Amino acid sequence: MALLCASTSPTISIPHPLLSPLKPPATFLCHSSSSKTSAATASSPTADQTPSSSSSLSDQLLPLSLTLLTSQPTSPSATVAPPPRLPAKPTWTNPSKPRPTVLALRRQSRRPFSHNPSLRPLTELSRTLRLSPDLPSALAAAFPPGHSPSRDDALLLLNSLRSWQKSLQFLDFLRSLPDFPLDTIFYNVVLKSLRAGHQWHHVERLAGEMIDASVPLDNITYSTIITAAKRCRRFDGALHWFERMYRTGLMPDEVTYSAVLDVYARLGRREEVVTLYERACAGGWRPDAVAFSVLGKMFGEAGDYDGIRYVLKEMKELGVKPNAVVYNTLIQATGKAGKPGLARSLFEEMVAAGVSPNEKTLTSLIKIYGKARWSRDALELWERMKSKGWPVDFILYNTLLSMCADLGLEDEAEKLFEDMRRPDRYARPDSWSYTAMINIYGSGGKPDRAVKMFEEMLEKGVEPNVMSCTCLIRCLGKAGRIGDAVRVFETAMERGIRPDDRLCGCLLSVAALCEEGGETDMVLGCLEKANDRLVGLLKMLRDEQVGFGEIKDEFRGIMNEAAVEVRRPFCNCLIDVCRNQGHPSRRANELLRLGNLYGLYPGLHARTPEEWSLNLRSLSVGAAKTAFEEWMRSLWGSVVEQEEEALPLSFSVCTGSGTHKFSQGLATSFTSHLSKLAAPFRQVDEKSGSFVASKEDLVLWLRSTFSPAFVNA
DNA sequence: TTAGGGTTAG
Repeated sequence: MALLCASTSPTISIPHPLLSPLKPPATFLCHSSSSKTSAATASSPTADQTPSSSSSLSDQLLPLSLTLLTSQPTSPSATVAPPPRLPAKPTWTNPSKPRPTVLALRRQSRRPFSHNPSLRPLTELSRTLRLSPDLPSALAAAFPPGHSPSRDDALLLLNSLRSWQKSLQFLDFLRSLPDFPLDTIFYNVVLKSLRAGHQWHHVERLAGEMIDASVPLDNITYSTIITAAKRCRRFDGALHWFERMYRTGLMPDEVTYSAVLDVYARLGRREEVVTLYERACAGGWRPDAVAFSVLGKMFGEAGDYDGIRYVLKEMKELGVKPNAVVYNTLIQATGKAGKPGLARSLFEEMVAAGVSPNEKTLTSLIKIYGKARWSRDALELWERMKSKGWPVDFILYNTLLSMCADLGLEDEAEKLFEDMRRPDRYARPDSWSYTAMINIYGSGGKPDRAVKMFEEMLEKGVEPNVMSCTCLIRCLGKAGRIGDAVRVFETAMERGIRPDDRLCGCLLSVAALCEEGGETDMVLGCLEKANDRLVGLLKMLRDEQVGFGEIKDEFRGIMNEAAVEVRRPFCNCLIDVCRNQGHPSRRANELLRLGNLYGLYPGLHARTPEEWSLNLRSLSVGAAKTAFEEWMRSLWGSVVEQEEEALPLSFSVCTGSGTHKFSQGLATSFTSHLSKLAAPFRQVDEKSGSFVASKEDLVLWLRSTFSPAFVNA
């Protein structure tokens, strides 16, 4: 995304109607140029239509956002969660002038579909053409010289081809006919077909041909091009064509406009979206459900709760009734913004308004309830779905199963899974369903059941994926069945499953659990096939002679290659392996230092005047012990250096209670570690996973535990 | 489906 953003912010120099108007209504910013604008033509913009300075679209829109759209100037370059300029309604400063607009208020009209009396033979021909392996020959046979198809017949046939290659061939055929009226509509149909085939290169080429042949591009052309670019993730291309539209003097209508709002939203350019939205509203546009869906999704992705409330308020004020898509988008958005309560009340509002929830609504809600650990709400919703006969599909079933896996709801998961296995169900268990079941048994310490699930999956011909193998390997590793875990890995390799970073992290964690010697070597043998660099780093860590600088370089290289979400688990597991496999004792500390250096453990330490605390919630057991030891060592340093006065009266450690029913519980391991050390931390009664010690007790303990020289060790 | 925009899973 970062790359995309960089490549889509080129300096754009366009005569944007907001700034250098091509049309009379947009004269408010360029008072002196109003007499020249009428001379502007669509195809040859003159020099004085170009903005005086080269700047990006966002820069060009900034003056507008400052003067018209908000009372609070915001930085145009803000890229991190800019607050939406919410209730600031556009104020029109000069009501005597017509409101400038950024979009045509009337949607482009379409020609009514003409009914063809000879539809039947045409239907047969369209089928023949659709199935023909050689379309040019089939067309030559169907339309010999002198028997060209009528315009409407050609359009109908073109529409029915369902293949972008054939659409292009059909277009070539029409071009070869003498005097065939090849107008914008034909190109639009082919563009749509290319879009379905994700053929961005051909889309741009064909649009270029339209320009060369002087076939006018209309709103439908532009919106098809822009959505094709989106589908191919060429957001730069989408913006390029949108800007070209203005350059040639064509005003977007609401369809093109909301397509572009979505482009800006997907680029995370929320400032532009809000500006463009408010700008169009000021010009008299009444946004519809699609526009609100785009805005709602964008605010949800940004976790912006105020933004979501703004969308709801705008819809209410403008009297736009949300449809199912808008509700779905907003429910999902509120979930992403961490507001499960609002998601639930939106859902109730939806049902009360008579809008039927569909599979997507229910999938989003179940996911939200699961994440919020609202098992009661989730199960009640499931009962309600069944009693109301709301639509269910396999994605919803799998989401329910995953929720059960996350919340440890084994019985409920088994019922759901049995339901899916019923022969009359179209929602048959797939690899996701089996993975969820393996996960449930794995977390519940039932490796035999998990293995049975895996075997059943293979028997039923359901191809395992990397996630199902990872879950089973983790489960077997935890149960100490290393040989079985290795066999599952080998099965995965034989079936052509490509190991990903999560599987590597899983193997690392299994390696940490192994007994030194043969078992570890077996697991590392697997890991070497998946990520030999990690195994290389482990060898370096084991070697006394390797210096910290070398470790640091290799660590950084590996983390840069790894997906962001696995970097901390990698570091945790590496520390565990070092502690459990007899590596030089300083290695765990070096790794923790590197993890801190590269920001893998944000918020590990916190200080208030009254209390210093250590937050171990995202650490593995080994990493937590290492972090605790380092902390104690640094506190001992303060004592030795006679800086005791600077210490607070209280110290706390937080491991988290592990809300997961089956979680191994860092709290448990850490409690026994503390008692082994005879450290004076005591569990706080009302808060499990929270430990405190007084300064007095801690200093006493430090003095009895460490020698004065230890701090320099 | 019938020339154009927005919504579901580790």
